[in-house]
Amino acid sequence: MTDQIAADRLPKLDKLAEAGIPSYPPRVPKPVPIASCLEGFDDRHGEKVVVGGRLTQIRDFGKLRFSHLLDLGGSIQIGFQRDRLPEFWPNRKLVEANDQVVIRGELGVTQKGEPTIWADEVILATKALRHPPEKWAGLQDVEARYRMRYVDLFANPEVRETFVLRSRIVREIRAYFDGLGYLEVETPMLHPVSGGATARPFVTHHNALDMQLYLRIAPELYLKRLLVGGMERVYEVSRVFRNEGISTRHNPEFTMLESYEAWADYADIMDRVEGLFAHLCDTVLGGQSKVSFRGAEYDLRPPFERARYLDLFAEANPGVDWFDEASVLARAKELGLKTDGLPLPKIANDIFEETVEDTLRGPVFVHDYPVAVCPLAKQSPEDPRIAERFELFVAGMEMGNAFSELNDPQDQERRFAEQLVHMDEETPSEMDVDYVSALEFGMPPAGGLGIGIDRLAMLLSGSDSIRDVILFPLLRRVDASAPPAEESADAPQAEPAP
RNA sequence: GGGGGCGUAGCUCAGUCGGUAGAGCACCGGAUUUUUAAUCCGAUGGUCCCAGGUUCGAGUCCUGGCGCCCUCACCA
Repeated sequence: MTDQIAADRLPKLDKLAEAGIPSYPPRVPKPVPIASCLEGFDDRHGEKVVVGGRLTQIRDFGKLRFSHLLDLGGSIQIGFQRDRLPEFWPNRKLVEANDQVVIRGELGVTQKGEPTIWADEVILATKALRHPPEKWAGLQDVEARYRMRYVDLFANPEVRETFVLRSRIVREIRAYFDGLGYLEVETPMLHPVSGGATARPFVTHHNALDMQLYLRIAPELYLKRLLVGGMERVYEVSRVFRNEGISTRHNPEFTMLESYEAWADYADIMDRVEGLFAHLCDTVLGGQSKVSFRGAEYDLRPPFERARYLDLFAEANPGVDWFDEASVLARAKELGLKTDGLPLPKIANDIFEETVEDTLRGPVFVHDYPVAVCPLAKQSPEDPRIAERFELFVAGMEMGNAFSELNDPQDQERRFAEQLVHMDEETPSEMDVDYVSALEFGMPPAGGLGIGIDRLAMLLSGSDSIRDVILFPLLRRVDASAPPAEESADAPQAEPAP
């Protein structure tokens, strides 16, 4: 890991000062993107341009020097000639690989036809005190890549591309929902009552109000309050926090899209999801629809396959009745699943996850879940055991979750109470009575949706790990000055009050 | 939290049976007006993750710790 300034670079600062060249000038001429210089290059020889970026790969030939200049959108060869740069030439070695420079020059080609900017003026924009990573292999060390993402980004072009892609995904998600008349809103991240999902929350404390607060595990209950308030179509691109394990698919903070639409049901939301994926194919993927992920190819162009939860369950577990205790317990034992103290629906759903989820290549909508595993979804009018809920699976990963939103306040209160009976560290510790009150004012029938943006970005960029689509994934701190984990006066991690 | 793997120069990596710490790139000096992983000559560069232990001798073996990766569990 690079944790020392390259000793040979410090003396350069003095030499630059002696030469009257500022190492960190407050302003430099504004460059144009390198990509724009390369457009129609053949007809533009002799044109003067100003480009800027990081200098790489210097190649010296006595009175001639070549290098490349890298900016976000591209790179181009820079040619330095002694005769064109009489003032700069004696100081040329003070400007090195990794420095940020601005080049004023003329478009042209070399003898071998390489597009080149022949420099007329070289302006040091920022002196770099550290060496660049190895020019051929780049930065490979996984830990260093995550801890020093800023190096990873300029050293590894595919990393830049992935994060540009992620940005486009988020932009196009916004464009899609904006186009449907949705309002983008912001709801609290600090929740007095943790809810909207089953997950362990991060606990914190507000001093002035002397109040325990939770970082949100989902924005759901606030967004639905907005439906009560008459905001008929809302969405939020929301960072959520779950105090749980870290893996290639999990980061303690991650980004979810949640959307809610009045006068819609879960079937309408399926259309929305398909519409969204079609939009992403058209825009982000440039009309393509096939992505390759973890060694397999997936076609993201709708329509998507549909399968009923209980049909998939029956197929994978012949003779097992999801709703029958003896049958479920026997099957769970057979699969070696934990059953002690767990409510029956939880066990049955574990069987589903164990036997079905990994096999779902998709994209596929799994729909009509047993109501017992959907505390916020509306019951089916045809079958009271079933909730109007679906999840979207691709490559065995849950990508989205949606339902016809439960808006019966008394039913909601019963479901919350039911959850509290089987309380564990992941279920909400108390009932969100304010949410139930909100429903008592009347929430229009609505369909809601949650989509994991990080996993979507993994799929669209072909990234195996969630850390490859999160700029700064959570890592343990390594500095010696770290405070002990146990002591943190301002943030007691006590159990939630009853 | 369990299991497996890894940690050596700024970067990418070798290091055999326990016997003087290595290469390429980068960097520094020199040559070079057409390279683009430039080339050639020369030089510099080490807390072998940390702390103990075994040993005449440890990068190598043992114990403990730290960090990261994979995997299982939990979860989205």
